[in-house]
Amino acid sequence: MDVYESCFVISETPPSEEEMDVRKGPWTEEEDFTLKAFVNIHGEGRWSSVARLSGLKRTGKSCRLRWLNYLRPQVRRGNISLQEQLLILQLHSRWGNRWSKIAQLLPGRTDNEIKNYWRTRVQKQAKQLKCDVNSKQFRDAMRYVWIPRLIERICASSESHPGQPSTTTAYMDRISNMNSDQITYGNTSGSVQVGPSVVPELSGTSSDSQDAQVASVSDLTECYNPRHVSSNLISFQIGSGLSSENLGDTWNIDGGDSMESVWTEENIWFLRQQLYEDDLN
DNA sequence: AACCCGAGCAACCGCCTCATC
DNA sequence: GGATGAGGCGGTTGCTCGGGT
Repeated sequence: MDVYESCFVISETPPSEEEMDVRKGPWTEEEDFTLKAFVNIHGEGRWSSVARLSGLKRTGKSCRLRWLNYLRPQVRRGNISLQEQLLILQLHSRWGNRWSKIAQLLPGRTDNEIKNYWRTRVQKQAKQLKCDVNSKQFRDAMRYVWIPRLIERICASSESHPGQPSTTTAYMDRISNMNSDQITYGNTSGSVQVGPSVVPELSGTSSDSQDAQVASVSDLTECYNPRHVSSNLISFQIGSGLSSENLGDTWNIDGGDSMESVWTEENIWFLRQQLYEDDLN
């Protein structure tokens, strides 16, 4: 018995995972309650011990996963906001499928959730564009169409709250600064920076600005609107072989509920630190 | 009403790394 | 230095649910 286990009063040696019939599949409310209560009392520790000592017929891994992805109080549930989508796209273009690393910069989001988002939403876009998600064509489409479009919508969203001091605006300022020294899009040889400076003109009365506040993330209903096409996009379309017709039909951007409060100075600073450290490595 | 299909998501699996013995 | 176990991570699977026919 190790130190962690010795903290508990145990009348007899608990069965190992092999000895008990291990449960699999969806967790019941009762199991959730048991695990939550156990972790709340004893804290996160040795998951294999948690599994044994809590009486749950689950593996340590299963307990850990359930706690981290679902029961943890910090877990945010619900739609992925525009800001989060933008960050996921940016960080994925930088780090690839490093889901846990990306998740560290999205407060309350789990690597599993981000991975699912990528697989269901982003890969769907690639499929609709009939290109591989790892292809240059798709990466370019992401950099020159999707990300600028997201930025546009985030800006539109913050402009629709003129009276409110928006942390989104602050975030976009920071991203703008970051673009100059940290985040670039494109090949290493000829990178293209994408930030508010290349965001297409906003149509103040556009329904977009309304949508951006409340749109649900679950559907990809809002089609790309050609009247917002930026010069970058035009040159991209000419160069990439993707027709505007093609893009106009398929390039959609989710809405999402607001998470502006997440973009605290602290988080933005942390993000910059992470990106800076990553550059050094 | 029944069936089919795809999207979304929770959970599992297998591999890797790291710590401990 | 090798063996072993635990934790972490990314890939994959399979279930549920809603929409379409």
